Amino acid sequence: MKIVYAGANALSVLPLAALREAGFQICAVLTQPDRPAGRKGTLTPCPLKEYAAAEGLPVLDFVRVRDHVAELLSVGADCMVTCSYGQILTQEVLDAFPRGVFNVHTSLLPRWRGASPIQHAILAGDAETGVTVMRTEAGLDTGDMLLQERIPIAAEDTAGTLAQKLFELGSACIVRALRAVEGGDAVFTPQDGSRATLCKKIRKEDCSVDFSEPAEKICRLVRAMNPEPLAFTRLHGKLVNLYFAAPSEGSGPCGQVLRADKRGILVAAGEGAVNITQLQFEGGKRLAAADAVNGRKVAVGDVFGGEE
RNA sequence: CGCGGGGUGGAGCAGUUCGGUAGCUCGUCGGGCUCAUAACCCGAAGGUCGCAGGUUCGAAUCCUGCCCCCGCAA
Repeated sequence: MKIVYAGANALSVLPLAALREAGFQICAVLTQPDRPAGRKGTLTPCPLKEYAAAEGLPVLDFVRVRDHVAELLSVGADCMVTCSYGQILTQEVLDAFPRGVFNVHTSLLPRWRGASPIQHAILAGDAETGVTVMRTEAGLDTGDMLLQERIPIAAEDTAGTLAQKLFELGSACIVRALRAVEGGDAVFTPQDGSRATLCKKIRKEDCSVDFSEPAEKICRLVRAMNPEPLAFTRLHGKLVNLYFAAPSEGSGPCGQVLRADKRGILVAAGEGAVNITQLQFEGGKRLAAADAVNGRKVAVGDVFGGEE
């Protein structure tokens, strides 16, 4: 079975590599065009494109796939697999593949349809999440499901660690799913739309920490936004990104530092307290809490939050 | 030329405005106290102050050029 693989980010390389290893023929890699990145705005290819180029796979990087259906057809693929591709596929695009288009989605659909399922699973405090392989329809993650695998969300999981696990799981899933499709014994299960939840793309302003909220909730925000785009707050008018924080005991005015030593920076929350162990000040490097305390960037009595 | 912060012993920082002995909190090493300790006390080692040039009697500090790191925005 000849496949077009569509993706973009570093983790989307994993399922592609797994498919190749399993013997599937990849006749093209569809990905996003190079974008300006970094402070200098250097035009940068996405990780999947770099992988494809290094492996000698043909690359298609259309600004809008829907405008290039003819080129897709000319590839002569049987099906397409998408994984964090990032473009909405029109019916015309879907129809370009006789065996259909399949998507690897990192949630237990119909829960967390949309752009940021991993982050939302952590934010909501879900005990488990997983991977769903589904047939892609014109709707947003609404297609019939072919396969679903679940994994627990650990207390220390961040979006980063969880994404790694999910994409590894997804790699195994897509191989199994396509073998079933190939063998003609794939079973498709419709999603229960009434149980669907939707998540939008995360914006930086969604990551602002409100210390009047319970410590548990704040720590979920920190975990969900690590490694990107990072939960943040302010201290002495400066922006501070939070990398790691765990719920702890303690009480005091919301946002006030109750203790600051090598164990961490303990900040009072609405319920309980948040023990920050790794953070980064605007313009500075990522610091362990102990280092921030040594440099006297933070002291007991300081108040996080505040305005610019 | 998108906006901004920064580079000082192993770590995090102060010192730069206004040139004049390399400082703080840790860590490390040695010693002490203690039933014991991640706690406390005493002592020691450790720095081309990002790089290159310039000004000066004298530069971490002032001038010029360059390199590197980071936050925001894309």
